[in-house]
Amino acid sequence: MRKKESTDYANEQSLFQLCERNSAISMISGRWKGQIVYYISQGNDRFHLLQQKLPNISETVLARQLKELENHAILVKREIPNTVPAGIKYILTNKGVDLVPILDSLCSWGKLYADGKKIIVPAEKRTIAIAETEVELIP
Amino acid sequence: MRKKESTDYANEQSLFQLCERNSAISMISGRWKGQIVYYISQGNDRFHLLQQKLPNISETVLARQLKELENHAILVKREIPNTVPAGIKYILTNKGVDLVPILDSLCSWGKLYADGKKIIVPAEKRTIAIAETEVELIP
DNA sequence: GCAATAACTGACAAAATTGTTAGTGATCAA
DNA sequence: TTGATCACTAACAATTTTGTCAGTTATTGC
Repeated sequence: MRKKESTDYANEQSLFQLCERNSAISMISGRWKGQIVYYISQGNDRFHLLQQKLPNISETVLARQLKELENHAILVKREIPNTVPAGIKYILTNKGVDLVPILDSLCSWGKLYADGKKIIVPAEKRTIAIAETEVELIP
Repeated sequence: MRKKESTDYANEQSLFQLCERNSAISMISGRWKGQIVYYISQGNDRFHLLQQKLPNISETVLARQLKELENHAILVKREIPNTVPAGIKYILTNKGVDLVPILDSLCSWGKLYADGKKIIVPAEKRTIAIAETEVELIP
């Protein structure tokens, strides 16, 4: 559990207060969270389906990540009626659904540069007298 | 330093391989990273300016976060000529610049729900015989 | 009666991240 | 010559995250 007297905790809280960017990042910063949200959005909405998709995750860890996503209201658990043993479905809330395209854009961003897009340092802004370049040079 | 034989490391690598979403998330998952990228994008491009903006960060930690962002090619360091003691500027690369609007959208997403947007569970998709509802009931 | 299934929880260990302390070098200003 | 500034680094401690192991509940099928 979190130590509320630690410097780390205080720093985290002050960043959360400063801007929602920081709490948003922390909500998606678990080892498996982005992938879990993605898989649920694709219809893999059962515990055992997620385990199949993520063969290296342990039950304990999967349960923990799901619980954290639930605490952040990104998903909810629903019992499936008339199933035995009682089945549970994980459903993205509107908040979770809204997150999916943002994760997608993070994905494309990462992919673009992983696939070899050149890293450059954008030219520094200068005040250039554009007018001069626009003079037509008619011979 | 990272232990290359740990389960955690192996899991991380397999997620990175599965989808760039996961490496992208890990690139922005430091305690201060999102805020640092934002401040640099706003022109706070010097070490001491970042320290002013983030009064609770220690020099060591700031240097470490900057180094990690540099390792991920989100920013580069540049010496400022003719400064004494030698000044260093932090400049976002094109990769870093492209990240900024994604961080902004994470920010708006967080803010929307922090500001009280209701959390709902979207209605489940059903196959509904729409035709029936479209019958006009003329008395 | 025994195993299997689904979906967990608690306690603990391993590893990773974050924070702290002390020190670096070069130069200028008092 | 002492102190200040800038931008760090190494070594270590505190805290947090991740992973492991064992156990739980309730029901069905063999």
